[in-house]
Amino acid sequence: MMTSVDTDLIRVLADPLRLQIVTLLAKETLCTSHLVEETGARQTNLSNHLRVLREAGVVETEPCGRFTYYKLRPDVIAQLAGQFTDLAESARTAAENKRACP
Amino acid sequence: MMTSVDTDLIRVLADPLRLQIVTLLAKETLCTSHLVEETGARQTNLSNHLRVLREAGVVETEPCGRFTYYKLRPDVIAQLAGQFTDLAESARTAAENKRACP
DNA sequence: GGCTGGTATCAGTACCGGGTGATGTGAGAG
DNA sequence: CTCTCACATCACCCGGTACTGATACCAGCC
Repeated sequence: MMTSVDTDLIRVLADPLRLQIVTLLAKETLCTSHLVEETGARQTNLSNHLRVLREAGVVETEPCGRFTYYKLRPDVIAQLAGQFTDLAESARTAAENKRACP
Repeated sequence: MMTSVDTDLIRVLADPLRLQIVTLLAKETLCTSHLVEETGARQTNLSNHLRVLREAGVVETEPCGRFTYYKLRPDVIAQLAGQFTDLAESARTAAENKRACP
């Protein structure tokens, strides 16, 4: 059982705006201008966050003329979910393992 | 289907040291001095992080004389895992929902 | 060709949050 | 009671990072 969670991936998702982007992309594939009007954030700000998500492998881009569509990669999220599931399972079984006071 | 992930909870877990603490507590219940020697961090630093984890409801304390045992709450982690599972599932089914270019 | 609109990159700033040292508190041991 | 130890709290510094404005890039339209 691997009870190690990818720290970098969580840190990428720990930002409110990035998590909002991910949540929106989980419902449909969108391009930057859509995300601008959905989130209300500036275009530059969004582009920076999208770069972080892209470099972390959370999203992938698909150019469409002048537009750039962003799509969420479900397997990355699923892998993270699995890591947390393992962690919860480990915690549940090892709840009574109490190391003696030194 | 609720595809909203608790931002505050992720931000709590997004710190490397806190995630290390959680991973250690997933294997056995420990007190602060154990965590000090396991992580190599200062006691003050650990105490600060443990406070954050406590206030977020991730861990619960159990006083034992002069010692304080920290136990991980599996349901909180499991709930987070479920949220990510839902998110991944939503992304998988809605992969082809592409909003038209404006 | 020039122009416009969509997006990415760069440099600067401001702020949040993690690390640390000093100090407080409370329970046992003597 | 006093002293020690385990732990918590407070105040402070400092570095990373999110946000911004200016600018560069690229594709399509005229």
